[in-house]
Amino acid sequence: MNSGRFAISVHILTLLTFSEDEWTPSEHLAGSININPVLVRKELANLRARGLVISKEGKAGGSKLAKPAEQIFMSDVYESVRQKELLGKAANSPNPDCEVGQKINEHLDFLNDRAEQTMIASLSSISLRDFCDRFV
Amino acid sequence: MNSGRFAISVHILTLLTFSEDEWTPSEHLAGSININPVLVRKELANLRARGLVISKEGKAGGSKLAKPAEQIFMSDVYESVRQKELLGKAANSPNPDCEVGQKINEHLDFLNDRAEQTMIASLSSISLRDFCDRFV
DNA sequence: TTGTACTGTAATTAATAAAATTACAGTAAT
DNA sequence: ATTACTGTAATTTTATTAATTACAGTACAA
Repeated sequence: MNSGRFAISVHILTLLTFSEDEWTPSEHLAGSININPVLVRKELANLRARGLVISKEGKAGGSKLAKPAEQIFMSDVYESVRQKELLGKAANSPNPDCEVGQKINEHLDFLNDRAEQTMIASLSSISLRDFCDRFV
Repeated sequence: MNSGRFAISVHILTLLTFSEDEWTPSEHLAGSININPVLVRKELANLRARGLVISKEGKAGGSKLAKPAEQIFMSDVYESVRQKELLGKAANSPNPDCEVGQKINEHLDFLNDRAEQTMIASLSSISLRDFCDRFV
């Protein structure tokens, strides 16, 4: 599904919360997460597109939160990372000669949407601040 | 995450619902789903372990639902397929010299558990019968 | 105005995971 | 005994993900 990208994004945002007001370079973030800085920069690009972080280029550049941690929710992170169906989709298209095969994907999408909506609702009740408060 | 296994299992169960009382061979299921029969048999093994289907070996063998479709819920299917964290986990272990890195996984587990619980609750309100009724 | 420390992104390669295939032993009906 | 299945292990192929390399662009600061 979205493999480890959600974890990476939350990790990034957590680090940025703890160094509020500073421009944190991606190299530093990558060091704590223990992944390649290019991957961090890709996730930062997503988070930026969602308005969750801002970045500054050039020397002494880096990233910081675009708004207070109270106003960022885990559902925002999920949505910045979302790509594939939550419950997964069949790799092959089902046999169109089969009555069930014809329609199954449409009905699976319904399940997916429903499951995802509930999950997003549950994540939307946890702010980045709430999450970071768990560290103390 | 669980890739396409949820979709495959739901597809299997749907086909078995529509051919209730017959022993359906895995070859037939694989044909409609358009995947390899060995994969179907692996999923059947999971569904069997969860008590959702029963199988019969030998000639004229195959599989059928272990109980009425009214008593099988999408949450059961999810649980039979569940393996990895819903939201995914970092591939590498975070830097233990970093205060955030040390504890992040524990806190991510909390998010995962919470999200997964809500999602399971939502899937538990849809029975296999409900799902199959959508085909008519 | 040049060096340095960053970002941003494309392209490639390496590692990992998933799916398909092959193979074959076991079972039950006929 | 033959046929039509299940069950599962082992291997190969394919797809996905992560890491690496490479380099152009930007901003600060000496």
